Amino acid sequence: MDRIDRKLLNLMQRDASRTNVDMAEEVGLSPSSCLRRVQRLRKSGIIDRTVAILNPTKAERRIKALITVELQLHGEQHMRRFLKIAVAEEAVSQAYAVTGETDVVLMLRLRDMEEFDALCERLFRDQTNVARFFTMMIIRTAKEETAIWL
Amino acid sequence: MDRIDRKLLNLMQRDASRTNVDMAEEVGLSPSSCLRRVQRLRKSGIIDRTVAILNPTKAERRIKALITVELQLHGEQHMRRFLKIAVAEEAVSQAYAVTGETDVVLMLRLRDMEEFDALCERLFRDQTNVARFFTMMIIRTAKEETAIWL
DNA sequence: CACGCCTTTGCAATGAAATTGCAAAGATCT
DNA sequence: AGATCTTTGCAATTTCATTGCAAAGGCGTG
Repeated sequence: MDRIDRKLLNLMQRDASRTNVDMAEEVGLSPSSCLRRVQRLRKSGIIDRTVAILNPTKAERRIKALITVELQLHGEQHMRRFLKIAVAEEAVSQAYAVTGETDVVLMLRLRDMEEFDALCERLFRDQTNVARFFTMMIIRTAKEETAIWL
Repeated sequence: MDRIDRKLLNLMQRDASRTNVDMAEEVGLSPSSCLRRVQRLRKSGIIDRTVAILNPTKAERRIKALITVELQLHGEQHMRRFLKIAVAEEAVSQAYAVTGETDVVLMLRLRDMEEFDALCERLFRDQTNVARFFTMMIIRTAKEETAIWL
């Protein structure tokens, strides 16, 4: 993991659709050597995967919301049970167990408020062990970065 | 935007490293026809970009934290000023303006607590117009999904 | 229903890129 | 300095992306 590897990782985090030949030139290596580095980075697991990012405006699911959840019972098994339910929801794009007053934070991507209503119904019934939850509708997305710059 | 387009988008959101020939077979089209669809999806902007996702465990920046921020002054220009400062920080991976008690929510990716300390120093000085902020360290990431399934 | 118009498809040919063997160069450790 | 392991570049091969073109499909109109 040297300077060239980091350069490659940054390049690919910015744009993974570039050809190997193209990237090889940019980092100053021959295509074959460059390819072998990328393959090594993939196999080692540093590169987890490469994915297409859709423009959420042009897709459905324009509405984003954050929910903080306080559980009633705080044991590990209760936490796990709630997370399992939340994770299974397609509208839940991120789910975290956190420290503080709040126990769980969820990031939602919603088509409309009906979907939100239905989701709350499923997530926050009595059986789901939720004491309270607070919803924050996202007004503006100022930054949403998938990359970890090296 | 038909059934095949949606299929392609889902495929590419799962794994954008597959060859066109490979995907063409999966969706039941000839390579040329499949390629033209993908190109159209790119040009139309539905596919925003394709990126490599790193394994955060193997990268630096293992620590994640959420911060909710309450501003002192709530005008549009004050909001904009704070977001501009937050967005410029490399440790800030997501930044949102939200409804509710809280005004801004930030997602952080940190190397260590020194970086957190330094970041708070920069973000929450008097001049940044922050009334209060609450930090939630992320204990467990149960879900982190880049895709919007169609 | 027939016709014309526009879009999408598949085929085939071409050009570009990915992939691999191999020898040389470089790095590391003793 | 010598032995060993790794990385590199070159060249050959295979695979893939790309494009022209004609056929097929879809759609609205007369």
